[in-house]
Amino acid sequence: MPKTNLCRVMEESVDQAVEGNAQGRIRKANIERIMKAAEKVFASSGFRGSTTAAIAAEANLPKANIHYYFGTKEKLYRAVLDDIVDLWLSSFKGLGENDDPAATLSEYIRGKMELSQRRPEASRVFANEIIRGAPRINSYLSTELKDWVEEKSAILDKWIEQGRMASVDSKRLIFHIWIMTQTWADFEAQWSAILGRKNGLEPLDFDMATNAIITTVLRTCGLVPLPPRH
Amino acid sequence: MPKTNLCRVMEESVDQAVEGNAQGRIRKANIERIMKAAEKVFASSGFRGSTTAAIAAEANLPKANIHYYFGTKEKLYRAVLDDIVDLWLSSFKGLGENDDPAATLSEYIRGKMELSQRRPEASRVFANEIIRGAPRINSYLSTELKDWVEEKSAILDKWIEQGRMASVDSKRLIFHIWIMTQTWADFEAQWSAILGRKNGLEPLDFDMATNAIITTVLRTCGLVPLPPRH
DNA sequence: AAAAAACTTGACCATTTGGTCAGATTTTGG
DNA sequence: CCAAAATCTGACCAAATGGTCAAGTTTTTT
Repeated sequence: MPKTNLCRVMEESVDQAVEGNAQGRIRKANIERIMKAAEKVFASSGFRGSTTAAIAAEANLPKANIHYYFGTKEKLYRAVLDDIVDLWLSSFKGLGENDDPAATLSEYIRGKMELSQRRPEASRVFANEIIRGAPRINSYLSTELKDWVEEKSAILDKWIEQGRMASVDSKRLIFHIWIMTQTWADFEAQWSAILGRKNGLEPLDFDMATNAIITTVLRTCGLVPLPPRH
Repeated sequence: MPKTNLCRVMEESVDQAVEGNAQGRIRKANIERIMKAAEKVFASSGFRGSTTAAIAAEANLPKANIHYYFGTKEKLYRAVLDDIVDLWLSSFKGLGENDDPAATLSEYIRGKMELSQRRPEASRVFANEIIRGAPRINSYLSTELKDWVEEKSAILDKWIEQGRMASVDSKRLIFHIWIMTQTWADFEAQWSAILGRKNGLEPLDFDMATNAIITTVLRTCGLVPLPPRH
């Protein structure tokens, strides 16, 4: 009864975060394996450029097996996207709980950079979807993510109001923090070519980028003394 | 003699900037028309996702006509990419001629933002290529662009040395200026969804972004007084 | 105006690729 | 241990797509 199975996969991917559903061992392991392979392939070839055959090869499984678990390439792609959206949302929780502006912002930037370093493929799949016009995640962008931004920019605005940081355009600041951090995953090819890293960016590169971004943001917010000159 | 024609197209696309080569009127007009259509389609569907049929439809020409002028989809794509690289390089000239750090940086940012606003599709095609790992433009990145960055970051470093601006990581600053400006083209779908712009970003949005970026960069470089607080 | 060159295009083809399926094998529940 | 459920997979198929071509039409050249 393949159809039934299919549906189950989809439903579970939705409330996957809820808990270890009553998936069989084999099912669970294979789904994870396939999604991992798919994320990699989608990141490097885009949706249309990725073939189910290539995903199957990456996962070391016959192609029919991919279709057994996910039905269509589109459904597999959406499952991968959903997974990434969850990851994003969880990384968003952070900002604003700590009450110290400088520490809060620094910590948030560090968290985002760690994500870029740890899951660059996820970032690229997401970036690709947005460049294409975000046809599949528009509702997520204009509801959850929009709300999150409004909530967090309100916190920044409050801090500004209270004179605890300099006046800034809080929403654009958030946007710019996002892309400065994500670009180190998305555009790694460009930065490593320019920096002459023949084997991709090194951990040190991520550290330097993190420091540069924190410096930029804290100075923008007037949270560090006027930068010294020679 | 289609083959011969093909070669000619390719050569001319290379030294296209040189001048109005001895192309026939019809040829010139059609090539321009096809490339314009192709840029749009490639931007919204990526290389693999774009079909020559879709490009033909966008250009209002029969598909065979596209192949008559460009031979293969790959060659058409490279022609479009080359064009974009030229555009990029020309936008790079600017930085550093003016001798005032604040004015120079502001002007550079304004120029980049204008490009994002005027040619968003070009930016997206380029971004897409880089996310995919830049297979076709690696040599450009690691030669011309690398040299440009080294030259310009040296200017910034000199200014820092002379105490004319605060100490910053000059290369990362350049990288971050690039992405902050380009993201307003590349990720337009995301920003407009979050900002609740149902019909895409408006001119005012670009102005606000420009100001936000200039503020960030000048504060980072200590080129404006310590930002005031309430 | 006639020949040559350039351009146009409908019809066609080979390959790629997403997806199906039926029969075989393995795992699981009782 | 056995039947039912789940999993596996090679072989296949239909549709989409990049690319070709030959027979025309238009433009340019002389």
